[in-house]
Amino acid sequence: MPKPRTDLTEAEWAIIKAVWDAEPCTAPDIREKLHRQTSWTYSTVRTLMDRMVVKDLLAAEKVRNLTIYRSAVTREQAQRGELFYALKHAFNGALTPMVQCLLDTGNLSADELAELESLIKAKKKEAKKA
Amino acid sequence: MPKPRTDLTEAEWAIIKAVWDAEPCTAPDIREKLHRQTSWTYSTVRTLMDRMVVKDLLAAEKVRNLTIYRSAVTREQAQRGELFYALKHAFNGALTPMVQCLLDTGNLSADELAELESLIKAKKKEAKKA
DNA sequence: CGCCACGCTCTACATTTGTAAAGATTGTTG
DNA sequence: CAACAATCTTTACAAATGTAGAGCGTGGCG
Repeated sequence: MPKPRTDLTEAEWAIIKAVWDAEPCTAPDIREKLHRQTSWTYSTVRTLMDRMVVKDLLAAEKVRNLTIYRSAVTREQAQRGELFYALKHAFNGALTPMVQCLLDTGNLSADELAELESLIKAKKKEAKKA
Repeated sequence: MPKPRTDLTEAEWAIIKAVWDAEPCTAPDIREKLHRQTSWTYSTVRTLMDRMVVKDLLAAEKVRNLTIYRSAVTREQAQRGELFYALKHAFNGALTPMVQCLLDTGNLSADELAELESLIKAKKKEAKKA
């Protein structure tokens, strides 16, 4: 297990999502993809990406005069990191209250509720087997 | 609705949890309560708390020579803020994958699963009624 | 061959966050 | 009143984050 030591800022989320969608990619690619939402300059995007390389969120490789970036954490790792941050700090690690809060605040449709229910059923079955 | 514009750092979580437990309270009180976990100095605690007042996370009131602090957001608001941060950024607002991730990663006991299931059942009933 | 577009490197600067020391106040107690 | 202890105020400073400009190289086009 490496370090799922993940906890991204808003800017970092924007970047890494774009990278997941486009990797391998260059900084200009990402600038382009985010252009609608952020209108960041090349410099900004580049700085953010380079800092993310230092943090091992992205990996960079030089090819000739180009710098090619790839993600260094999977979407799942990053998601878990964020979720656990919330779980740990806001809910002291207690899962049930967290789900409770989700249910109370999100306006879930009946369909969604049903979906969640079957997720749990599936999980139960799985647990039994193991 | 005020501004549930909440997104706390680790340090801020530590402080506000202590405040929820002790309010109304003073900075030395909080320093004391956190003493085990953090060994922050009075100055540190005080600075953090004052900054949180500026952000409307805490409220301060001067009584004589003392400064009395209270929380300005409820635990529920803060929890929701954190949860929504994760939901929005990590899961693009999609609830089901978020719960999925929770189920996949947390090692839930059979009891916990059952509890979640009944939470959902309750929610369904409630939705039907409304 | 000279120029241009594109991407690169370096540097900069304001704001926020983490952490704290130094010194001013003041209520209390001998 | 003098000394103390508990608080407060002010100031500081380093690291992280957000945002970007200025100038450099180079490969391709006219």
